[in-house]
Formats: sequence, structure tokens, C-alpha cells
Amino acid sequence: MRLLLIHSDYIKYKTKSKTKIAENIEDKKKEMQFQNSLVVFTAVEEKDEENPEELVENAKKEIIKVFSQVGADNIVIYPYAHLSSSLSSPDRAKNILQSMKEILTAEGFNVERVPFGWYKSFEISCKGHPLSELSRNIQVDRVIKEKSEEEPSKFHILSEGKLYDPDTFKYESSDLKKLAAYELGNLESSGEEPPHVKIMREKDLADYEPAADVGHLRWYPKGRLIRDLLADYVYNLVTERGAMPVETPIMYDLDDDAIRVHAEKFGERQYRMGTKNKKLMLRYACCFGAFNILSDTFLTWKNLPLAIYELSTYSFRLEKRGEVVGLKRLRGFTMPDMHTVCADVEQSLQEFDSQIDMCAQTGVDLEINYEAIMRVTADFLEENEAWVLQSAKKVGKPVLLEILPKRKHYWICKMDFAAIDYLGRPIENPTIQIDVESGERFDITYMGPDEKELTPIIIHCSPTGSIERVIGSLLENSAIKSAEIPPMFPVWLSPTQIRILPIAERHLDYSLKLAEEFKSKKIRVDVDDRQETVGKKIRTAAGDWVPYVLVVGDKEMESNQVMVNIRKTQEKLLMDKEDIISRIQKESQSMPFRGLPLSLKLSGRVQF
RNA sequence: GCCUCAGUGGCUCAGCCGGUAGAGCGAUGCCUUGGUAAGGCAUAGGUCGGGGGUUCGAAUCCCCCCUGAGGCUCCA
Repeated sequence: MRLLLIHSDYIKYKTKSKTKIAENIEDKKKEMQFQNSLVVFTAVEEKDEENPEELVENAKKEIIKVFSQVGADNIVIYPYAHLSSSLSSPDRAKNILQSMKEILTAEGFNVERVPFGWYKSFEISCKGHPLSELSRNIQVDRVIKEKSEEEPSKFHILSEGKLYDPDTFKYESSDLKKLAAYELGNLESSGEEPPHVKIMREKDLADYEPAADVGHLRWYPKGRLIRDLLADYVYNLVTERGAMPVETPIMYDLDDDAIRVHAEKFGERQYRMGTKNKKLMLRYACCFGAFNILSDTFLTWKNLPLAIYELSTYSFRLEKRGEVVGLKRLRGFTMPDMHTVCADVEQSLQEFDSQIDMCAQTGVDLEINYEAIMRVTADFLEENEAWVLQSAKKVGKPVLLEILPKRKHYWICKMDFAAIDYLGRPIENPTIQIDVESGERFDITYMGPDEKELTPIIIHCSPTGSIERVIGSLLENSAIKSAEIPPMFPVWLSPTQIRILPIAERHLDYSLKLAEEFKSKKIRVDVDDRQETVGKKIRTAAGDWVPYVLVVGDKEMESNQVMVNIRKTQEKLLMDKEDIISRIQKESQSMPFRGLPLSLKLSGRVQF
């Protein structure tokens, strides 16, 4: 907020005509005059909207300070937009100016507020003494959360329906032990860079985009392919369970009350933007669009549970700069987000159970080990203890249980699944949350069996977590396992599934024919037609993590068999073409397929 | 955002108590037509992250900024 304070002998003003944003005023306010007044020309700025109460309080103190120094009789608050180039919305400005008047009046001052939104003529006589002209920039000090006042959560390990102390529990899974150590703040850090950052660049998957903001990536064809396959995978997974795909905008109007309240809970981490007349935020999840669809849809109890799904390409979070790293924490990311409307808590618990199964399945399909944390409020646990114990069992191994003494957020129960990275730190992937606030806030209702309007419970679920984190986890996994087995993607995600290496130029035509055959069987295949030695080509294929490498020479051209290097097992086998096709088909069974978005011949490729 | 460290050809790095840049990989060309993790020779490619300063002279010393990494803090 910008203030220009003038100690005046008199000020008089006269309203001329209304602007679009003019407030309605009584006739006597159309023309007024004040003697010996401190005139406070005021511009309310955009950033002032974040914490208006404290702002008004700070402005009050400053005005009183000047007022008492100059010895005026009146305070005149005069809206004056020209003091700032980034103004708040007119509505909010009016409210803030009115609050200033009220709070100063309550302190016993004579305060007048000049009408807002009118073209006015005014005449002022400045006293001209040293303190008669002052400007002030009123700011709100960042509110520091009194963390110590909050009662801390309690952590347990929940195994076979019994609670154990995480410090003394005998862990079978070292990953769970690491997760517990991290959550309890006992993890000592090694100070290294997570290996996936280097790998994502080396493998031409993705890189930082220097011309964007920090934490926004460019994706190269291989990375894009993996993203698309993962997107297809989640799409199939949720639509098979009955979720309906939708797509919603990436930006929302902050003048919408529900949006603003929901957004304010997220605090500093939003991207804000605007047009001439609107202040907008970029979405940090699909909630806004999903809730507005659900709010505008007529639902009855027979429809429930009902799920809509969106892949948010992109969601935006203004994460702190020092925290943005690789694929693990980004400012622009892709999140599969499903919202399920449930009639009541009971139905939400049934649905939650089935979503646990779905999330656990993604760990199997993606070949990532997840460890689970169940987080509940104390009240929720008390009312649903049997359910909590039974649901935790569905994970199939011990889980970490956090009990929050009070509900802090919109959820009463959530389950997070985390992969553990090379450095032993969790990457939070799938999540399920029971939301008891948003139904009401976004005016989502359904008609109950007795024709009464009811407010549902909503479950948020991301079956895999962000696509970028999934890829990050896969790369971390490969780094962890690389001591024992050669690093690679699951076959269905491998950009190249089969690479054919012709030994000499005379084997090229046959190799290309072979490639066409594989291609027609929905296998991603390429041919290393470069003028290099077999040794060199083998090395390149290994660097590209190709799961099956076929060497084609004179012998192969005379038979139906090919010499296959199998990356996973390090075997070198003579196989029939049909066998290798069925082997890959079996490994990729029921997983999505997309063709190779790169030239078939390696000689035609570019390096990114 | 704060603290610490770093930024040199497309990539990985050397040079850094000042004397105006060097290697390997990759790329390109030629030779080699090869049977399982780098065949040989040659060539091109850098205003040393950006700006300012000190100096006869700065990749090298000083200041500011940008970018990256780690830590702190945070993750509804």
C-alpha cells in the first residue's frame, strides 16, 4: 500500500462523474471540505490482498504516528490510484479503505473517506512545514508460523494390525526404515546430487529449459514417449475402473470466492498472473476444474461413487528455488488427478480401499518399490480404528502411521506411497486423500434417497503421483540396482525395445526387412546402420539401455534365427524371430504401446 | 528465500598465486566391411556463464547479477 500524506490547511473535493467501479454515495458526500486535515492519499496494491488485516493495522499505526506529529484535527482518506502501478482489485481496495476508516474511527479520530471510483476535482492547501508532505510504503511482515505451538504428530509402525515404535521396530525393508527416518527427521544427508538428474540428460530424455522459469523442463522424443506411455497407462487404469476423463483450464479467477479460499490455503507457492481486469492463478492441481464441474453437475445418490479424471499437463507450483531439483521437485509438472465423489464417510472408506489396491498395482506395473505412510487425524482414528488397521493390511507389508492431533488440512485420512531414491530419500508418488472441506466450499451437492440435498465427501487420488516423479523414480531405481543388474526401463517403457545390428553393409537390407516385421508386431525397433564396428554398436546399444540387441550377419541371413543379447540377464542366445516377438509381447502384456518417434536408422538421428 | 560450493568447445574435464586456451568423447571427412562394451588418420568447433572493476595485460584477482548442486526450511 502506498500512502502520500499531506498536512493541509484545507482540502475540498467535488465528484464529477462515475467510473465503472464507482461506489454508491449519499448526496452530501458529493462535495465536501475539511479544515486542518491530514490527507492520506492511498493506493491499495495487489500484494496487499494477501493479508489485509495486518496491512490495515500497519497503515493505522503509521497514520497515527504522523497525525500526532503534525497536530491535525481530521484524517481524510483519499483513494488515489496513481501512486502504484500494480493495483489491487477495486472491490478489495474499497474494503481495505473502509476498514482503515473504521479502525481509525474506533481509536477516536475524526475520519472521513472520500468516495471511491469517481472522477473528482479537488483543491488542497499544503501547510508546507517539514512534515507536511510524506510518503509511506506500507507492507505486511511475513507471518512466521509459530510451529512450536503446534502439537507434534505421533508416528508408529503399523504391522499386522499392531502398533510399534519406529525407533525400535525390526525393519525387514530398508526402504521403510529410510522412510521412517526421513519422516521422523533422523536422516543424515550425504550431500550428493540424486543420480537421475544426470541420467535424464545423458539419455536424451529431458533437460532444464533455460529460457523458462526454474523447474520447467523440455522433453526430448524419448522422454516424451515415456511420458505419453505413462499417461496412457494411467488413463487406462482409471477409465477401466469407471472414472470419466475430463480436461479443465490451467488458470483460475481469484475473484471467485471458493477458488480464492482454496488457493489461499496453498499460500506462497502459487504462480499468479493477470490480465487487464482479472487476477488469475495457475492451477497447482486439477481440483479447481474438477470441483467446478462437479458443482455444476446434477448428482443423485445413485450416481455415487462417481469419479472424474484429468492429467494435468501442467500443474504449477512456485516451489522455493533451492528445493527445485531434477524430476523430483519441479515448478511445472504433470499430475494424474482423480476426484471421486462419495455419498458419506462410509462410502469413502470403501472407495479408499479399492484405490489402495490401484496405487499398489502401479508399483508392480512400473517395477518401483513403494513404502506407504498412512496419515490420520486422531478423531478419525478413534472413530474408524478397525478400518484403519484392516486397510493398512491391504498394503501387504508394514506401513508408517502418522497420527495428527488435530485436523490441519482439508483431509482427515490420507495414504502416501513413496519410492526411495539412491540417496535414501523418499520421492512421494501415489496419494489418496479423504477431503471433508471442498464439497461444501465448492458447493458440490447430491440428492439423497429422501430427496434432500446433501454434501458429499471427496477423495483425491493420484494413482502414480506426478509423471515426472515416476520417471525420476525409475531412473533412481536403475542407479540403485546398477551394482547388480544393468540399468534399464521396464520393457514396455523402453524407447527402443529391439535394436538390430547389421555387421556389414550387405546385411543392412535384411536388417531393415527384419525391422519391418517387428514393427508390424507393435515392437519399437531400430537399426544401427552406422559404419562402425560391432563392438562399438554393442556399446552404444548398452548405453541406450536397449533390452534386446540382435546381431545380424551372414549366418542369420541364412536362417530364421537371430543372435540376441538380452540385457536383463546378460545372456547371449540364438533365438527364433517368433520367440523374441512373443517374449516381448508377454513382457509388455496389457501395457500401452506407442510407436518409436525417432528415425528407424541410427544414422538419421540427431543428438539432443 | 538463506548458507556453502560450482559454471572453460555439443558432453566430461584440465589449465586458475595474472602473460590473451588444452585433452578425451562426440561431430565431419577419408581409410577400414567388420561377429559382441571405444578400428585408424585427419579436420572443424571456445569473445573461458553475463556485466563492471583492478592491471601494460584477466579464464585466472575483486564486486554485482544469472544459472546449477548440496544443506537449511517447506511440501496444502
